[in-house]
Amino acid sequence: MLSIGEFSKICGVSTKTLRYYDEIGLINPDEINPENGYRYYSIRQLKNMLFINRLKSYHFSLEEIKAILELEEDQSEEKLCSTLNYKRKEIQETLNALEFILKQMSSDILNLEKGIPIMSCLDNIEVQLVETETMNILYMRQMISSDDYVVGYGKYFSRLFEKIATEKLTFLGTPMTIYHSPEYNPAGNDTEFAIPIEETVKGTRDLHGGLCAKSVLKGSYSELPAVYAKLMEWVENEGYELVKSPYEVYVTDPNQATEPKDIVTEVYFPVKKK
Amino acid sequence: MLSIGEFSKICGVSTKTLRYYDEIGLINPDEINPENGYRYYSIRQLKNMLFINRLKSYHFSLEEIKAILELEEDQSEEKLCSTLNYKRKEIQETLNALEFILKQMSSDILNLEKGIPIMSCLDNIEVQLVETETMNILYMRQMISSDDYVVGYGKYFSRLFEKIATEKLTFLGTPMTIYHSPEYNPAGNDTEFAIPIEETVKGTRDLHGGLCAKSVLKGSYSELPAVYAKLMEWVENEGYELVKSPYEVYVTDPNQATEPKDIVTEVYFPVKKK
DNA sequence: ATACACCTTACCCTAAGGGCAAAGTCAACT
DNA sequence: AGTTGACTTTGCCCTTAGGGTAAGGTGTAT
Repeated sequence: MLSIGEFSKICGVSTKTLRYYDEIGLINPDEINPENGYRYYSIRQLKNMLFINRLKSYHFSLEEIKAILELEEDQSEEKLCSTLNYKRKEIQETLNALEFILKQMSSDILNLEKGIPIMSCLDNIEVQLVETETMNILYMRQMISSDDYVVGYGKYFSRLFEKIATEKLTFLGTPMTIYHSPEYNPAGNDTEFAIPIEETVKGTRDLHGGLCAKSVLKGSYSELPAVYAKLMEWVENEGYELVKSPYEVYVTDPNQATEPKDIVTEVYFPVKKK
Repeated sequence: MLSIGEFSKICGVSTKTLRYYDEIGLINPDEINPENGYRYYSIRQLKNMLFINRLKSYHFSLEEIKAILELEEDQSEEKLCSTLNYKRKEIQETLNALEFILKQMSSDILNLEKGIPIMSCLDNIEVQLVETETMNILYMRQMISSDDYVVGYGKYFSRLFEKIATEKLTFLGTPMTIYHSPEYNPAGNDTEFAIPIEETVKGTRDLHGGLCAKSVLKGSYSELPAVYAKLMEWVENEGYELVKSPYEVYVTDPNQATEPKDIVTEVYFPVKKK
């Protein structure tokens, strides 16, 4: 049996951590002296602790690790395999995200060295005033979090397209989303997925036309906030005000685009003169 | 002026976050109605907020971002550039670390599919009982955290080598570290860097020989905990006990190794029969 | 017997907000 | 003018994975 200090030294885990793991039931010492409460770990538990550290290095949370340890025995292998595979996919995604931001950082640094400030990209966004016409749209309105946006895009638009197909409707434009939430909430925003169609059926409504400030984004959706900011700036500077929910029209299918540049998105801010 | 909800919607930042940023002074609303405390943000602040989000996406902490925003104006560009470069290096390192764990995960998954449990690598570690001889070592003893270990290795051993060179001493072996801490502490462990030399001068001492359990690791230092666990297991099973601080001998220079396999490390556990 | 190394629990702290509640305020609609 | 509902305010507790420190109990070597 090893005292907590000995066990700590061999495993490379602090005694504080070991006490915490005992508290949350991740790894309980094999023996506790009932008189003084001293913890004693068995040699067998060294392997266990190393396994926990391995899983921790794979970015599993302690809760996930506990779940893995508890499914031990009967079908543990299979379950562990699929869990590992899933986590590997997640890590691959964070890795891709890191590569993306590395590219963006490098581009920002290059610009800075040329004396171009980082947020100057805002100045290159063009805004125009347009008059839109009233459209009949087939819609679905949902609370959806920005994290699930990519999934939602696929899910809700494919449902709408399915309806169009089964009911033999005629679509008159590309998919769009209307943002109704009065403020941004990471947990979920009141989002309307819509496609303009010809027929007036159940599940359609009028999207009223009118004066709009409009901007066209050719690039990744991650640049949308900049477009929104630019539009808002324009609206204020020109003496207008936002009167209804802004909306985006997805002119191209992002799944078909090979380069970010090929993604075309129109952003509309319905406005009126102040 | 925009209310907090409007500002939130345009920027894609929750009102809760905006209030928090106000509290910590990261971005304060341009105007606060003194009667009711309502926050109002200017259009100008949109760009600011987007900049903050950009820096956040680069994994800067809010504290770091605040520092960046405060150095604004005079030499901001230069400072920002170097800060970004430093952060880029950090991100590159996390990316490399992720690639490493992806490889390890894949290997673990492959093994699992073959029915080989993940921690079975422990079983392949061999332990032998040896009798070491007393050595005269030139040493430096330091509290050093495991994070700084790579740096420490370079720093302290190069100091020892420097001393050997300037005082024209004769070294009799490769570098080694002796771990004196009774337990593992991430903040710092009592670590002795040493090199065996022939001459007895100031700064040398005897490392007493004796019975040792010994294991040789050919691979990355990240596998050391497994070696420690195996050694401990062996020591207990064979009826020995650890009587002094364990130590590692770095047979090869890790900077010269191209592959992890080329790194050879001997681990010694001084023991005696119970 | 004493010193000191080791162990225990208990309490507070971290970063970046999320969730919820109670209460105040604003704008729009009767 | 009054009411409703939408919007805002502050305040408090919660999250992960432990770190730091204190006060007090215990083990072992000298």
